[in-house]
Amino acid sequence: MSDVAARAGVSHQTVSRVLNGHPHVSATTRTRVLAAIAELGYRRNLSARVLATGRSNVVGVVAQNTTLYGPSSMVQAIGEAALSADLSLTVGHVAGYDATAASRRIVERLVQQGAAGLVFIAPVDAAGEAMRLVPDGVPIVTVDGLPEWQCANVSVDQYTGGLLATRHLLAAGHRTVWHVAGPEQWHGSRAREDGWRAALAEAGAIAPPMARAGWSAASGYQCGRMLARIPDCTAIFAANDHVALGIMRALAEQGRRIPDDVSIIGFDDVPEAGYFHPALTTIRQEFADIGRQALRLLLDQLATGVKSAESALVEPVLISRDTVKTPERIPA
Amino acid sequence: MSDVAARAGVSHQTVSRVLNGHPHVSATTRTRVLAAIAELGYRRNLSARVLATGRSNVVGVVAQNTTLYGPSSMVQAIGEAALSADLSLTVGHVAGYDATAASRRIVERLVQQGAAGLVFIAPVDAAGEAMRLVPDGVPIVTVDGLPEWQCANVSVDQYTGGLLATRHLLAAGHRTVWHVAGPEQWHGSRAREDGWRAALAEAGAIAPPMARAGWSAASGYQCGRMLARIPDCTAIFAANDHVALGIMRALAEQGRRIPDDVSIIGFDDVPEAGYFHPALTTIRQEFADIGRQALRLLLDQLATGVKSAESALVEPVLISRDTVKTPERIPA
DNA sequence: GGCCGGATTGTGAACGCAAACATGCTTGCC
DNA sequence: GGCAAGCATGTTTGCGTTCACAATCCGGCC
Repeated sequence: MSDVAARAGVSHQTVSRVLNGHPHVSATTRTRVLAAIAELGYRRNLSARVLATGRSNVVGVVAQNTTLYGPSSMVQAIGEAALSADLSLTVGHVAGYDATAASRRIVERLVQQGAAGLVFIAPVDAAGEAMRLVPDGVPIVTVDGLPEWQCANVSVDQYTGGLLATRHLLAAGHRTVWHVAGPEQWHGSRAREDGWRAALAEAGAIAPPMARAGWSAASGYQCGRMLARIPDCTAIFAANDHVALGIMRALAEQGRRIPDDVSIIGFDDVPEAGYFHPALTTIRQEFADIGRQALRLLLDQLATGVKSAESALVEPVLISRDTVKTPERIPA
Repeated sequence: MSDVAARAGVSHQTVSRVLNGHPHVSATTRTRVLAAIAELGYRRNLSARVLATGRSNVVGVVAQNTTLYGPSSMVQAIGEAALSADLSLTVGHVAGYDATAASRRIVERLVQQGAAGLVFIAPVDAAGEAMRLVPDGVPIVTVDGLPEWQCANVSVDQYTGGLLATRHLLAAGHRTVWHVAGPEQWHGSRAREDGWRAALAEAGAIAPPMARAGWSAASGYQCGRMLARIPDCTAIFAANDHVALGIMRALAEQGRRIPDDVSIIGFDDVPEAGYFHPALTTIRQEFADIGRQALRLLLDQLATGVKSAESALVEPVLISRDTVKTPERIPA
């Protein structure tokens, strides 16, 4: 920086002012400085800046398994939102939240690097523990966190999603709906299950036993092989689209036709869901919304300096395709 | 840090030594310092450290579309490899490499933050331009980059992948193989196409006209609707698994049975590919390998301080399932 | 004509850390 | 017994930036 200053014939402070867009710099000086910067190929040292100011406009994201469609979409959404808010993003990948040592390292890193705030993609219980490693001064927003964490949070309304899915199947004429849930450590799984139960209850339907899968097609297939042998099972609400795919395969192997014999509905609306065989009816989550909301909550905290626990809900929407019998529209 | 020093009754330098694991610190002093650190909840300021040392063990990753399975798996793989090499990772998400302003911002950020090295997930031509924004001193490794960039690179051997896929279909008795390629900006698309052509040539088969899709099931479906109407088309090599899914759907709608009427093979082996209907034969890429190799190349450069152009190839493997007729094993 | 205020620039210090050098102390060896 | 060699620790300096303050210059006003 002093090189630039010397070259432009000004003091280092003036260079700093130009760099930061301070008002009281004459036009001629500014152009001289900018020219010197260009000639020398100078780029300022962000570490020194952070050190001197004590703040940064870097947002840290802690994410667990970014190969899954949900988490990766969220990270992408947050990234895009951050870009338009002129914040930059650094993503820390945690192998699994249970591996506390690893997540501690990631969080420490992010904090030590001077992240202004953190977004936790925290869809599992263990994430609560990792969150506690964050020092008090740093604002946090969780995505898919729990209310009892007392933290600003944005979630998809998974409960309503479960409700929508189950009602849709009931409206198609099924007497009850079977549910293959996701891993119980995930908050979303539990909320969808609650929605499912609530929809059954309001229709006076009896809740059949619940199966539990991971998020993979493979685990869906395992569950599906059991369900396919149960003649009463004619309507299935699957944990997500890939689980639904696995179930569909198991049903097909058992000779049960979709949707004639069995109706099935997924969750997520992955891009390829409409091309499954048959095309999967599912519940879509609006990930772009999540990104925007999460960043808005974070910026609020940064601006006010107050740690809020405000939360936002993103509404899922039903995407009706071909895996549910008699696609009568459910009343809005 | 001086607080800790005062508390432990030593100088700040001794605290620094403990923190960095320097040899000449007595055991008693060390424990006293560590106790003081714990009591005060002290965490060192990484910016100051980077400023003072001039180096950091942070590697930056520049990635484009991390919602796609390929890129997201690579980032994950690199992340895991970095964790075990005790490096930390910050991922910069570029919306698209063409948006030069955006990618310039990301790269600048990463460099200014003091990244010791950069990994470019650079599967498209436009990435070459973004790479040129990186100052000379910073080592780079590309993933799926081009040889003419003169840069250390690790790629999946897409050419061999195309070769394997096409040979497999020919070995199943098909007279020729049709190819639905990915976007032409992607290097992988072109390499797979080359492999396809080479395999056809070595078998004396005539190359039919080539269709071009994106990476999505939707675009595969569009291509599939045309291919399904061509009676001669009995074997298809698809750009990736999702494209294959779209094609399969179009074929099914047209009443063409898989694999009886048409054989099809995908690329990637996404986790759910085995649960498509029917289960998809495909070419798997070993992403974990990519992560390890990329990091090894980067560490080499960091250690030697020399910008190398060494490159590594990761071999794909054929995963045989149910979408190719007469699953005779091809000779190894 | 002198004084005030705003615009523009410069000066010194501080941010938190590690590196280089300096110091006192212990050990081992002839 | 004395000297060299190492160990354990302290002191000083500088990394590149911003901040608080000071300084200069200019025009306008009483």
